[in-house]
Amino acid sequence: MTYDSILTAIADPTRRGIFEELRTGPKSVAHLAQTRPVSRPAVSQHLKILEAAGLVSATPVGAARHYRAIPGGLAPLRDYLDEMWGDVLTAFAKEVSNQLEEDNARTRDQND
Amino acid sequence: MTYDSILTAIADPTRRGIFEELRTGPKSVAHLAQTRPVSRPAVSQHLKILEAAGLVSATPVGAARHYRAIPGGLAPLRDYLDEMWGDVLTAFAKEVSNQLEEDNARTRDQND
DNA sequence: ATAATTGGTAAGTCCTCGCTTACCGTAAGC
DNA sequence: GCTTACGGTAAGCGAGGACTTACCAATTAT
Repeated sequence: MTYDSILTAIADPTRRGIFEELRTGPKSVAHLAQTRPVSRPAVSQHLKILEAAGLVSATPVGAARHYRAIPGGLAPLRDYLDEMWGDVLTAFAKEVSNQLEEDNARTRDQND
Repeated sequence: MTYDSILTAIADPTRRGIFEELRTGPKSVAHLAQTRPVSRPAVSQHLKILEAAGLVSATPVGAARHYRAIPGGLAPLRDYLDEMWGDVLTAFAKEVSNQLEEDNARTRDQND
């Protein structure tokens, strides 16, 4: 839900790998564990965290569960990045204009 | 530089807090440590990681060093998120169209 | 009904990493 | 000169987290 749970969820390489593999379509837990150098319980634990972060969801298919990536699950993190990006840019712009003003004042004083 | 170094850099709450405080303008290490419940060396270590990730840069001002957020430092992570987002959406769309086709085939069979 | 497959949970281990204190170099001020 | 403030590095400690094996519930197949 919140952007920092998403952040910690995809910061781990194994977990990010699982999420990336889920990006192409639904996969079972067993399949995800086979293509990865970790045990099946480890994958299960990672999926639990990814699900809590709102990045994946599961649909029961018989005894199996198919996990899929949720479209727009990354939205909160994206919004956070955009906000940060904007703030940094405006602060930078203000700093530059202040610097120019300072330089102008200095050259004015020199000419006086 | 790479998106996963950025990811691990801002995944830590303390480090993200420092980066967020730097977003409004340059600050000294001492100032960053004062407004935070950690020691000055801890802040120094965090700044080193943030700098290695290309998120902040330092300019010497006498004995002090002023750290600032780099505009566009988040770009690699943003690009990665955009790519993931797109892939998830296209996979989802394809899945939906496949589902519709299947349903059509089923109702066709019923009517025959 | 029994056996086999799928997957989540529990308990425990190991190692990474965030923090501390201590120390050293460097620049400004008395 | 000497002292004081700023900041980076080293060494060591402790908590958290990513794994493992063992176990259990549920569904499918023989």
